Amino acid sequence: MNAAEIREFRDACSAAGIAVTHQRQVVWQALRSMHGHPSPEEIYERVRPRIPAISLATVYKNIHLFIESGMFREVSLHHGSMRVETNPEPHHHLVCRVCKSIRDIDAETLGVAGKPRRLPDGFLAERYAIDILGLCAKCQKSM
Amino acid sequence: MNAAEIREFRDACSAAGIAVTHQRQVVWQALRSMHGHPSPEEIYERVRPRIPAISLATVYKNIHLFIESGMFREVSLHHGSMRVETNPEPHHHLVCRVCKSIRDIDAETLGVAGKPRRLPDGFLAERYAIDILGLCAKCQKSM
DNA sequence: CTATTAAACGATAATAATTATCGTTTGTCA
DNA sequence: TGACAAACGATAATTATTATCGTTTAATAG
Repeated sequence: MNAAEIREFRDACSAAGIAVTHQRQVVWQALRSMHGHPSPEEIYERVRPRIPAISLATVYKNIHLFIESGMFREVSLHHGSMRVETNPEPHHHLVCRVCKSIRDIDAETLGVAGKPRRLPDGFLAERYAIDILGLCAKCQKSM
Repeated sequence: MNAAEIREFRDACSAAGIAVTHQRQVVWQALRSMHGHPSPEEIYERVRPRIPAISLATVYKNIHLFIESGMFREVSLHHGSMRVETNPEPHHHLVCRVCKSIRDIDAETLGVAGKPRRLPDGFLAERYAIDILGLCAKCQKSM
């Protein structure tokens, strides 16, 4: 890791109000060097060669801190447990990042239908699922 | 449940090639009567007053069958485990419904940016997360 | 209408992912 | 440099889900 990256990491930690530790830095760097959408286990395996004694729990704790402080994002805000869609109408979701509530918004109201011009790698699109991430009215008030 | 609903359920079962059982019918009806995005536990609690001896495993099995056969949908196709986004560029996802792979597609290429005109209930939108659901090239070939 | 058979069921064990606990170690800041 | 909160590692606990297996039931051929 070069000096600029170290500085960036330290700045991000102080902005987030968290300590600069060796483990945290190595997890952060691992994420920086990875592509795609790694799971905590995969990140753990990536970090272990550098810190063989690190605990998986530490990896989880740091990932959560990174996400809370906006240094990284989660792929899905609602991956905790299976949910079944009961609304048969075409619609999308308003997802509150604080209380995790999900409200339906019908596709018409949203007005962002437009089909993509073309999809790379021969991907065959069947439908869109749009999550609008933000704050619900209640969580805006309590801030 | 009225006659038309029963007929619809039986037709859906025969189209899916699954048996019409009492438990299955009650789970289906429960889903029909619920709003929002219930979890398997919530569906189970809804069904229990009608079939006190039903097993949670039966509820899970039937939900899966309903989803496989297209009678209902899941809210999120990738809720299995946490994934961290490593791509810092604005982008969306091509999600294959068969192999569950996730490919990034940058927002520009997709070309469906358009902000919504207005959001109901005072929801404050911060960003969009768009999943394009369909079949990747590999899974198209193997069908 | 009944016998056959595969599918479905209920109970529950097993697994996977994640979180909590707790004693020890380490940054941070006065 | 010392005090103290934060972070760490080990691991127990929890939660969500899936697998197993013996029993029951629906589908259907006769």
